[in-house]
Amino acid sequence: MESTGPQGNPDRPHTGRRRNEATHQAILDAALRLLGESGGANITIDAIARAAGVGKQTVYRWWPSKGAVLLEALTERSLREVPMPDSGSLRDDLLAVVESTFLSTQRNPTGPALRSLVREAARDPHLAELLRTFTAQRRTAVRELLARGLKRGDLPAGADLDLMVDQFYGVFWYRFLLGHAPLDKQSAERLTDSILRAE
Amino acid sequence: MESTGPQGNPDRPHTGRRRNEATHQAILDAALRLLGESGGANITIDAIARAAGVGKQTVYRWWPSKGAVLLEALTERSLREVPMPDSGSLRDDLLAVVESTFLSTQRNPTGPALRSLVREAARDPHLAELLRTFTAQRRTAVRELLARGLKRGDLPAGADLDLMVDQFYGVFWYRFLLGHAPLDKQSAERLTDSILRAE
Amino acid sequence: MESTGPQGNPDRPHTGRRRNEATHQAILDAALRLLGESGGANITIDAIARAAGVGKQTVYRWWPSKGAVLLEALTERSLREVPMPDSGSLRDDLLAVVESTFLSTQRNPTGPALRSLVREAARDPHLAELLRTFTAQRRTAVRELLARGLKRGDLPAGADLDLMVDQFYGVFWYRFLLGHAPLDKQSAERLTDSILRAE
Amino acid sequence: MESTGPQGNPDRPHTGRRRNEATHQAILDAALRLLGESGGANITIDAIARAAGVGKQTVYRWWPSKGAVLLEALTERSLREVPMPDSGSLRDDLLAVVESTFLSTQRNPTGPALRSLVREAARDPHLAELLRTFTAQRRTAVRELLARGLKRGDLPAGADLDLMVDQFYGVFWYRFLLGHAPLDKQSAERLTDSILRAE
DNA sequence: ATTTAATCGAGACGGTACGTCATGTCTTCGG
DNA sequence: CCGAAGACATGACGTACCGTCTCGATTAAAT
Repeated sequence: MESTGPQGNPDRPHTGRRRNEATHQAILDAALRLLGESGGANITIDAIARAAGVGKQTVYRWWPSKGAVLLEALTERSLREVPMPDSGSLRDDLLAVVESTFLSTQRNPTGPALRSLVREAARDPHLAELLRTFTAQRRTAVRELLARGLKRGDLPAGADLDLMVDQFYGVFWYRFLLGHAPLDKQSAERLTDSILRAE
Repeated sequence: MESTGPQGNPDRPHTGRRRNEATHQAILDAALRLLGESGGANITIDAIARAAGVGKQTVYRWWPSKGAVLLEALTERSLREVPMPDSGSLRDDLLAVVESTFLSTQRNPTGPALRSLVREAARDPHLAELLRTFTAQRRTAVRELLARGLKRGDLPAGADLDLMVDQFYGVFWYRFLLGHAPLDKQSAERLTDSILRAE
Repeated sequence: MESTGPQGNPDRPHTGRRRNEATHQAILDAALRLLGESGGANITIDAIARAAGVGKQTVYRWWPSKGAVLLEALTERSLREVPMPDSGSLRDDLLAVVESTFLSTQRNPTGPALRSLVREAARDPHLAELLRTFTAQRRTAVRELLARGLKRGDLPAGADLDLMVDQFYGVFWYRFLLGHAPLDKQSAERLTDSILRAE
Repeated sequence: MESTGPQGNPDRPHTGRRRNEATHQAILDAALRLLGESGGANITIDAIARAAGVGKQTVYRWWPSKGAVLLEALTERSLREVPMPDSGSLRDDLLAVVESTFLSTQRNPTGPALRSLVREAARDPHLAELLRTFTAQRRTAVRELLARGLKRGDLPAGADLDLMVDQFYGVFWYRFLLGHAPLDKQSAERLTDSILRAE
């Protein structure tokens, strides 16, 4: 999720000019802005570099692929917004996650940017892998939320937590990417109750 | 879903050489083969044409976009395999659909080809639209299956059929594309029961 | 000296769209214009293509290197102007060649273009080879001019024709590229007489 | 021709570390080695710095351009070898210069290095100017050699000394750079006699 | 049988983006 | 201050595909 540029030889402290953090941020800012603005259009490295007032090489130096830039841009800024609550009530916790996940896509630039990100991942194996890691983290977090509920007895003993997690994220992504059904408060509530009722 | 080439002037019966069906099939064959073989690599129109021993223009003459070729190739061959049964038992019907959908991805070249198709759809708006239509048809079919169950009283009156459909296809695509969980008989059964229990 | 694009299989007459001659000429025109205008600045393939209203690939399709374009542009247009006369008088013939060679560099865009060409040849081995061939042809032509004089008895029997040729072209290029001495009518006459007197 | 780095404030004796002569030499050595070894390939500042075990900035601190390094490298080592004799015999003197000039190109790394130098000069205006100055010095030296002969009456009164000089260096560079004729003892003698005979 | 027109394989064309390379300037740190 | 290491903005490079277009040859219905 983080830019992973050149690693100096650990034996030698470091030599040469250090990474310019302002440049780093300018690139992420530009990437996020373009992700949000691009109405489906492709985002080119050239465009990011130009928008950031940066040379292309500087982008390539620090990120292995265009997708890695986009993903870091998104996670740094927009995807922090999903909390992982622990209120004591399973339904409240799950609903909070589902609802904030659903509603985060309504905001700019998160929604369009996320869509662009998935589009990029489709042709960038590197980004695909990063995205896989990112979603796995989310699944794990929700699974733990459910596990707490199971421990408290809010779920039947044999509940298939993985399936519950996938029902949440499956419906989310399916609807988000196809856009055939809304991702609003009401549908969040319905989905939450459906998942809890199923087990 | 079908190739929709030039339409002659309806006032005039027809003149000129007719479409070569062998060529048509050769293109679809080549497209499907490449879809299945491409381990993530991009599929170019050039490559399809060359593999089919055909000029690029011949492809463009009959399909509006690369994606249309790929989608027709897939639907002609591989995606026929999902039945829409009507046995009288809601669970049996739904399970049959879920199971055949899950298992169809285990076969070659359906699985890899479907993955490639989605990848292509991510950057081809035309194909994305076709894929949206295709998935809508599937959703409608499954919804009708559920509606029959509702009518028979196998589901509670207020059941949210659309959500049930999306839980099925959401989980399916989510797992299919990320590959973090199996799509086998057992998971089909669990998903089916979970969906039916939820309402 | 000529663009040597793809050669079709000689067994097969030809297939596919033919080379667009207008495009061909547009590229040569643009190249010559840029050669003449560039006051020492580098000429890029991009610039030639843009000036010709042509895609870069079209340039690369027909010429193996940037230099080949430039050389063909020059030879097609400017370097034709040096005649190889045969008047019966050795001095008249040689003087005509020396003078027209000297004066051709005073014209636009020949002079600047020729200088740019040599500059490009210094870093483009391909062009260097082409230039070597071009100069060899010129040397051969002048050598034959001198050989005719030798046959007529206008030169002593043991005259070193190759040295005479090199004295001409050596002085020409040396002065042309360094620019420390003029290349005018008077210096042409002096050089001619000096060469003839030497043998 | 000499490295002309920062000039300390003359009011103050000197402060800080002095220029490291070993580094200076290492850069010149590396430059000369690369000049000789590069079979036509470009020489980059990076390459010189790396070969000398030196930072790029150290090179830029002491020389205004890549060409200046190369020229200093060559003049420090290889180009000293051409003497400007004064034996009293015009032919002997001129022959000595011509011969030593010709033969110096047979040695390593002088020949290849000189060729590389000219190649670099073609795209480095700075080096081109330095080279112009260098060649002008050579021309002046030879011209003075000839002027002595003229004074002694070894040449006719109206002899065009500049032309004679250019015939020497013109033939030399022309043959050296094109490589179509040898630069050996015999051709040195022929050229010398031809030049002297011409006036 | 001739005309007419659409098909076919082949491939040239104007574009856009790619990822790499070299340039010359700048910054950082240890000596 | 000096020297190494290396980040930085710039801009050209040659390649890959895109979707359109043009070619000559082929094929088949309409005349």
